[in-house]
Amino acid sequence: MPLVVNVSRVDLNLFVVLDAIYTEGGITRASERLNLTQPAISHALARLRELVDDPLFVREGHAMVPTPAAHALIGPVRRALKEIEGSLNRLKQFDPATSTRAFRIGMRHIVESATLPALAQRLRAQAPHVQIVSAHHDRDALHGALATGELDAVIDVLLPRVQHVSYQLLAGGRMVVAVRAGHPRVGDTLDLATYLEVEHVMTSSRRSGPGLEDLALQRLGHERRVAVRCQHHWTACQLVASSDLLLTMPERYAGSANAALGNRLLPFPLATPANDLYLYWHANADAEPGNRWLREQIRNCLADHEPAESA
DNA sequence: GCGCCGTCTCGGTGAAACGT
DNA sequence: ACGTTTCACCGAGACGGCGC
Repeated sequence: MPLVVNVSRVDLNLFVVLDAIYTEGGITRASERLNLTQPAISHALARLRELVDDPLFVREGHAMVPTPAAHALIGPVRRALKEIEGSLNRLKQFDPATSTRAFRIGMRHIVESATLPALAQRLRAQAPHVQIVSAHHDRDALHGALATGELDAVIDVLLPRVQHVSYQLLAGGRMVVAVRAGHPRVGDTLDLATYLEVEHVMTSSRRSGPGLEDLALQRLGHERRVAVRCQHHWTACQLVASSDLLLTMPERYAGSANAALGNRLLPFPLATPANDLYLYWHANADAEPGNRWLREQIRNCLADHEPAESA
């Protein structure tokens, strides 16, 4: 036997044979159990013997009696076989009521704050034992994170097409402008001229570069003045409440924070740039029951919490 | 890169030999 | 008599070489 066994060179069926001989106490009965001929089991035992450099079973009358090496192997072998069998069964079926699986969902903080509370509540209601992990994801490493199982799904805006990554539109999105109560320049409506005259706060995880609303303005030859750039919408909403800055943000995230701060929400004064949300997952997980269930819950949750059409 | 072909390896079978 | 091991053979799949 080599000093170090390379498992890639080992026929794992041999351990099924080991278990069958150990259980049945004979090669003939093991062959019947595995629906193979008796010589096939005998050959498999010979290969096992060569692998572990031990007879494993010695004949005593009409019985095959396990050696100490077989006794030492059978426990780990049975545990491993049971683990593999369990994993294969889990791939074929997913039971929310009993599953203890951890679901890892990639989302930006803004998506998390608007989506996770309701989503977690929905998931926990149907699957009380699952663990939900929300994690920041690198958009450039989307495929790797989904392919390796680091993430089960990702919720984000429209991203460049990636091979082997499936995606689906979750919810359409409009933009609104948050403005403080009593703003000296902005009344009940907001026209484009006023929008361009007043200074803005914008949120972005990047240090520079335009937002969706800037791209929409640029297409019409306009440019707004961004006085403050910050990373979190909550911070920006607080800035709006304590200054004359305007904040343009997706409607789906705008409600609760601005309401709590007393800010008003007005329609964005242009044909709204798309702020649609998409669900991403690896194509290999298309038919995987647990992943399908998760995607269904995310879709239903986003559909239930879509902002109502404004007049 | 792809398909075809020959060769090799491995695990299966049936039959016979062997051991208890 | 019964069960295990060994032998000869077969088929499937892997692999390498070759031509296109």
